[in-house]
Amino acid sequence: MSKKLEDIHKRHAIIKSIISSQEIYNQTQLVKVLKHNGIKVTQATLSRDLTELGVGRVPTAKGATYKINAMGEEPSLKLHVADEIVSVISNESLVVIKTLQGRAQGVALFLDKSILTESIGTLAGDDTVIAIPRSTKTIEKTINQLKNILGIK
Amino acid sequence: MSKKLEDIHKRHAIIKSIISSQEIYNQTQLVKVLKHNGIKVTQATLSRDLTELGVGRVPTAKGATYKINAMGEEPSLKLHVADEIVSVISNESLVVIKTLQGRAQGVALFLDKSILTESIGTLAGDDTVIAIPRSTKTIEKTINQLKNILGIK
DNA sequence: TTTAGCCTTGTATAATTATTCACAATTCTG
DNA sequence: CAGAATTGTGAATAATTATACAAGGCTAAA
Repeated sequence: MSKKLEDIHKRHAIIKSIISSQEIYNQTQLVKVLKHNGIKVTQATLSRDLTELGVGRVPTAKGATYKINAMGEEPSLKLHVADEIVSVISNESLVVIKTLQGRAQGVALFLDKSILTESIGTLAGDDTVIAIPRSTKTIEKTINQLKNILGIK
Repeated sequence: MSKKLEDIHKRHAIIKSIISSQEIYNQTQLVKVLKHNGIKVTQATLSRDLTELGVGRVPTAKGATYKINAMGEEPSLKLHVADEIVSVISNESLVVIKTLQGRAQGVALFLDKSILTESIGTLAGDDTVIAIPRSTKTIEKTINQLKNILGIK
């Protein structure tokens, strides 16, 4: 019943996106959200996935929610988001990132919080993220940061 | 059976001290450690304490452990637009306004219609508003208008 | 002091998460 | 390619955490 490695990566990437873009209160809920995204797994598998991904559960006023480990170490975490990025293009003042359908919000949130140090903000639609560099002079660095997580030279 | 506020503070302080100085894997273990410190409580109380303290549970190689300050907190919802604005940053050509999650649309609408006279338009995502100045020369004025509603000098 | 309204807590239990077991798909080895 | 080892998974269940409820204790008001 073993799945391809690629499939697991994809599922992990989507789990991370979902968790960083919306409030997930328990694994049963996550099972349903994943089903909406065309991924069918059970709670047991998610328990294992979340452990592997280092995703923690943090109490809030509305109930405990899952959070991607900010102080965590995982550098491979980047790869999961990378799976959702389709292309990166830029002009003199902006960087445009194309993502899988419906995953722009999640990608933007992740990039915003962890990767794009030279960006003052991102704006996400459905499959497009616009990243705004701190200055037109730092566009190059922003692009490099993106290429870095994409594993592109 | 109500305890003095002081006692609860003390217990909370000790809990924080314990979980930041050693690895605690579950609440039953914490019950025992606290008993060693002269504090007798049940697992149920610890569950409530940990929620109040915002202590998260994060998976590691050796098993899930409790972490203080594991990840970001939620900002409390407030009424006024100014309170929904988190930050204002700009570069040579745009002004980026960070808002509370999900409040960008509302903030943008308000700013657009009432404050930003030197902006030719705004674009809002989930927690980010981009304001486009009439000219690069009027960015300063736009920023000042924003600072004004924020009460910043 | 008496009463009323909160708090805080423990017990019992519900809800949620982690794990054990069995099994099938994949990968490895020869 | 055959057989063995490995891996990912679901079902069932164990382990852990959260909560409903009841019981006391504290404070304030009369």
